[in-house]
Amino acid sequence: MKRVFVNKVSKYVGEKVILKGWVYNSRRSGKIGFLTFRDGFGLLQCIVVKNDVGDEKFELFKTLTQESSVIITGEVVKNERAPGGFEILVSDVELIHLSKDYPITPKEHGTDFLMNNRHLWLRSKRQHAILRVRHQIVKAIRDFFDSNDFTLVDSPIFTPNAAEGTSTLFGTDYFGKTAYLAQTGQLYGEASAMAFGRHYNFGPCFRAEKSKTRRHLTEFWMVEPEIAYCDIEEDMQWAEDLLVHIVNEVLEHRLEELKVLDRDVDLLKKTKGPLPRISYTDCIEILQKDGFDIEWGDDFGSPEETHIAEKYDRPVIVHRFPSKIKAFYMKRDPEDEKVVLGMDILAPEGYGEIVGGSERETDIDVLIERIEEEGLNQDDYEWFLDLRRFGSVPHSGFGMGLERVVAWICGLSHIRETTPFARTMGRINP
RNA sequence: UCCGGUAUAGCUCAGUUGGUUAGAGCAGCGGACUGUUAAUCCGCGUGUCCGAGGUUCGAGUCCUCGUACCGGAGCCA
Repeated sequence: MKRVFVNKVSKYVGEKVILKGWVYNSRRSGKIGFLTFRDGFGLLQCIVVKNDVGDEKFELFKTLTQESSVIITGEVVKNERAPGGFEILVSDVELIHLSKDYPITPKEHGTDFLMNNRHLWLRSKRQHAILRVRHQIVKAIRDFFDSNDFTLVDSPIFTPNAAEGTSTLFGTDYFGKTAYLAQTGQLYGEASAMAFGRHYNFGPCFRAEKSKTRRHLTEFWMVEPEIAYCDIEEDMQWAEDLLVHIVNEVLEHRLEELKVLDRDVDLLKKTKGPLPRISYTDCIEILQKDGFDIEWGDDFGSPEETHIAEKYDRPVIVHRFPSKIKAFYMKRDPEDEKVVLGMDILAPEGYGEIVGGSERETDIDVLIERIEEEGLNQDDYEWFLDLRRFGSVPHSGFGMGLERVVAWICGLSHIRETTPFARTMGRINP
């Protein structure tokens, strides 16, 4: 007899198989029982008939509780009445472990309670679907860069200095010195791009911002490509191609999961290139015309960002921001010194900024000046300045926040469900 | 950090103008039922009313402080 996984049972119709997993739910109607079985690959209805399994096994079945672990033996049959179209006619049930008082019942729960039980919540259908979409997105990202000859070069997590100011960094004791957890791999990415031409890094980032919103985590994953001999226009194109590829891959492989999440797939299907591009200056005009109290030079707040994004049915690229509101390493536009060659991509439906990128400043004097302006210590950036001393070339890159992309694609109301164990301002457990 | 809200059974919540004995559904346990989809039906139990102080003859209810959580803002991916 063969041990099979739930997602493959359709290949074994008429055969007797073994399934190893857990009880998702069980119901009884006299001498026939319905056990919804889960093995991590999917859910499957198992039929336990008293006359088939015998009195002893039927009594055992009656004692099974939610999330007890079981090994089921039975015949795979096709049946329209079963969710998914297939079910198991059980001939034997073996109890591995009896679960007592599983806290998450098949009824409503509050988010705080569920987050306290996150280690168990992961087993539920909805969380399972979200994390499978996340997995698909990660795979799509890696495949995209791999097929375009990018080399994965990891950036360090312990860093001695800040990339963009120190207020948002977590400090740790590093043998008597202060080390910070990386908030971005950006600066190291530039070194890698000069070594490998096309590079990306993909790992966790840490921000100590006291942000308590549905869009913020203190620990999140960011993918950051950096490309040598690349200007801002090409940079936008790379970001667009990556986004479109991610959406296509999820639509191709995870429709079932999107259905579980009740996601409006038609909205996602609109994410096709070319994505609209609009300058910061044009955004300000639109915002002023629509009654927002905003002046050229101000950064967008959340309402402004949402207003711009709502003008489009797909992600929109906003470019050329005032240099004052952007990071020191962004290159100034030679055609207009007041703005930098930076870009953000705003997701539709109010999901906010999912990508931020730029062409990088190559002029070492401008960089030194900007480092001073930001109040940063030049000594910490000498290695970074070396990249402008030895074979400096025009280069660009961007960062894409994985969790925000997952939230948008899944249509979630809060980012905390996009990651297995969310770290937010108020939570570090479980 | 600022603004607003909430805190009552294992879970989700109700609880009137302050009134004497604290309520429901679900989960759990027992029973009925051979096609259930969060099954249904019958029976059974459960409380530091978030904490401390105050007002009052009397506080789950009103006041003060604290704590936790939720929503929003700022900041950002």
